[in-house]
Amino acid sequence: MRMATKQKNPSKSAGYHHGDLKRELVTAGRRLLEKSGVEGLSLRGVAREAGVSQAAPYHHFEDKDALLAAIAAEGFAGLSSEMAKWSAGADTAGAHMGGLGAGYIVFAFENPELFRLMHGPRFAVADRYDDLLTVAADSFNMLRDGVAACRPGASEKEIEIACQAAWSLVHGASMLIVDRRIDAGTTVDDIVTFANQITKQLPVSG
Amino acid sequence: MRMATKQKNPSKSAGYHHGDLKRELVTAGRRLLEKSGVEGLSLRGVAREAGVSQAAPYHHFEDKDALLAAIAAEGFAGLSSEMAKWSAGADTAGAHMGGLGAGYIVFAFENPELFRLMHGPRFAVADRYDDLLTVAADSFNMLRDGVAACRPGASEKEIEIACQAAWSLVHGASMLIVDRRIDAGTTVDDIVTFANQITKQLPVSG
DNA sequence: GAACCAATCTTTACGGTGTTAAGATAAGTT
DNA sequence: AACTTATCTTAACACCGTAAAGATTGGTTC
Repeated sequence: MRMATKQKNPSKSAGYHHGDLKRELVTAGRRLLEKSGVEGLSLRGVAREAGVSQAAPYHHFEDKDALLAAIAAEGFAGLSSEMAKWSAGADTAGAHMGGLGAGYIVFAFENPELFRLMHGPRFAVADRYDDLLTVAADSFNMLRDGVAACRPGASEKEIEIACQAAWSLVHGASMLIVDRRIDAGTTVDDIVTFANQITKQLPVSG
Repeated sequence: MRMATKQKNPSKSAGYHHGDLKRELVTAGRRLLEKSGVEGLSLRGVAREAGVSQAAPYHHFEDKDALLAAIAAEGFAGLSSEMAKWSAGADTAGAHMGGLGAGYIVFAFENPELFRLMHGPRFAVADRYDDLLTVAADSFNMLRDGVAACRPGASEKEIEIACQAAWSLVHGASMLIVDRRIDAGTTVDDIVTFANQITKQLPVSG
C-alpha cells in the first residue's frame, strides 16, 4: 500500500483535477472579484484562474449566480466576524453598538467589491440560496441585538424602527464610501473615527 | 416646396431613422432598465427596442457606459425634483429636511433599477461624464443646504458630519428597500411614513 | 439643377461570455 | 476485473460589446 495515492493530498495532481475544486473556485473567484470588480468577473475567468476548463465549474455550481452566492455567503461571514471583532470588549451597550457599526463600515472599506456583490441586485429575491439568507440574517441579528440592548424598556415597534435606522445609517455610509461619494480617509483608523462620528448622530449609541 | 420633407416632423420615417435617435435610445434604455434590471440591459437590446441596427447607438454614444451615464443623469434630475416636490411648502427647516429625505427614499422605491444604476460601480470613478457629476452634485447639495438650515450656528465641521450622517441614513434606507432587505410597505404612503420614522431618529430633523 | 460633404445608419466580423450536450478519464464499489 | 459514478474536457449555441467598411440621407456650394 502506497501512501500518496489515496485522495489524502488534495493538491494539484497533474491530469484531471480532483482536489476540492469547489473550494478553489470560491477562493479564485474572491481573488478575481477584488481585482476586476463584479462586472469584470466572468465564470470562464474563474475557471481559468483555477486552471480548469470552462465547463468544469458546472459540476460544482448550478450557475454563475450560485458561485457568486457562495462567495457572498463567505462575505457575510467575514462581515459578522469583523463586527464581532470591533465590538468585543466594549463596556457599555452604546460602545458595543458603536463597535458593531464601525466593524460594518470597516469591512465594506476593506472589501469594496465583495460588499457590493453581497448587496447587489442578484440576490434581491433570494428564495434560492437559503444558506446565503441565513448567514446574511446572522449579520443583521447582531445589529438588532445591539440596538435592543441599548433600549432596555423600549417597545417592540420602537426597537424595530431604531434598528432599521441604525442599519440604514451604517449601510448607507458603507455604500457611499465604497462608491467614492464620501471620502472618509484612506486608513482603517480614519474609517473608524469617521464611523464613530457618524453613529454618534443616532440617539441609540449616544 | 413640399411641407413634410424638411426634418420638421422627427417621427419615424420609413427608411433610415433620422429623428432624434439619441433621445429615443435614452428613453428606450430607461424602459428596458426597469423591465430587465441593470444586468439584463444590453446595448443591442436597446437598439432593438428603438428599431435600429445594433451599431447605430455608437453614432450617438461612445460607449455602452456613455448611454448608461446619460440615463443615470436623467435619474439624478428626477431624484432632485422628487426631493423638491416632497420638501416644498414645509414651514420649518426640520420639516423641509424630512421632506428631502422622504423624496429621496420615494424616488428609490419608485425607480429601483434606475436608482441602482445611478449608484452602481460604473460611475464610482467618474472623471468622464462631467455632466453626470454636476447633476449628481445638485442632488447632494439639496441635502447639504437642508442640513445647514437646520443648524444655523454650527461649525463647518459639524455641518459636514451631520450632512454625511443624514445622507448615509437616507441612502442606506433606500438601498435596503431596493434590495428587499427592509420591508417598508407597498404604497408610496407607506414609504413616506417609514421615511418620517427613520429620519426622526436623527437630531437634525427633530 | 448637379456635385460634393458630413452625418447617420447598416452589414459584417471578431473575440468574449454563460450555458448545454456529448465524450473522456479517474476514483470507488462489487 | 467489470461496472458505476463523479469529475473534467471539448465542441457548440446564442448572446454580448465593439470596430471596420460600405450604403443612404440631408445639407451646402456651385
